[in-house]
Amino acid sequence: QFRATLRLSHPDKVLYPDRGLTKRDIAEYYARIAERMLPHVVERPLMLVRCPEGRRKSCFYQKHAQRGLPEPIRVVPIREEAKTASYTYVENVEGLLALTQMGVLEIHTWGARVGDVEHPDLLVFDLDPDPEVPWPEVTEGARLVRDLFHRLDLEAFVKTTGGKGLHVCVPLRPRLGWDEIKLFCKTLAEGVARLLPARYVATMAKAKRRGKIFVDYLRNARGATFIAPYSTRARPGAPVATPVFWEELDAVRPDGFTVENLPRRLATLRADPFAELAKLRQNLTESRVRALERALSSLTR
DNA sequence: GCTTAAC
DNA sequence: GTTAAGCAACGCAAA
DNA sequence: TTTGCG
Ligand SMILES: [Mn+2]
Ligand SMILES: [Mn+2]
Repeated sequence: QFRATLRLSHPDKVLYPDRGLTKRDIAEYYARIAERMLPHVVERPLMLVRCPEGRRKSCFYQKHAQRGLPEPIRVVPIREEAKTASYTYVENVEGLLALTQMGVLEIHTWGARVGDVEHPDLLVFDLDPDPEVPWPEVTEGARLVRDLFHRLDLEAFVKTTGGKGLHVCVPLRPRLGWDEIKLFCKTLAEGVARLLPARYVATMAKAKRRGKIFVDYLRNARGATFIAPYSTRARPGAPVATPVFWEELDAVRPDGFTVENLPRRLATLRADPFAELAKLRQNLTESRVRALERALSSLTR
């Protein structure tokens, strides 16, 4: 089924007790979806959620490389506030399988590639609904963000997170730096919140979020990460983050696609919802940045 | 799951 | 030899 | 400066 180069220890260890899914099952899942997943993951610095004893036991976050990682997990030095640290990244299916061997159940990525870490090539607007927000309001929020990008002549894409929300994703040529990108995203998120303050908030503080959707623009800050398309989640039911077509958004649930049912979806789906995301070469030009202000004020009034 | 420090 | 701890002491914004 | 957050 997959490459013989991987040595998978304890293949029968159960990582998702509620579904009876084993380490081998997860490896087979990644081998199956690798071709779809890799374009969005390769060469991006990673942040990993590891659960070597299964998702119900103690899991931990890991953003720095450790000694003695399998060779398919590459290492790149990246400057931090206080020091320079080693970050991991992968470039092929062997890398995904090596992550599985290390007990990784969630793969989060930077919005930039290792060859140019100072210039993001992917924006993500993370819509985080408070538990009592009805799902149709979340999908409506995603379409509102897409509409704003359409007004700038930019294409946007959407994926489920495997949790409770959605990610609206916008590929860009890596031109602007993190400070400019973050300011743009903050402007957009705060604009949405000002447009419909009863429904959206742009501030992280939990208390301000009750009954609303947090438009989390801070995924677009240097060093921040977001769940990768097709990554498994360390949650009940083994959900996976899944790209969807805008047309099917109302028919899906944020945690509806799983390790067990995603291969069936892949086999029956006519096309790849993220095919264009990987190909498009869009620029966030100065005129588009200015156009955002105009689009927001025209909607507000 | 693997490294490193401590018994 | 065996056991135990660390692995988001990162970066940001709000209070 | 501390705390909360992802
Ligand atoms: Mn989210
Ligand atoms: Mn979030």
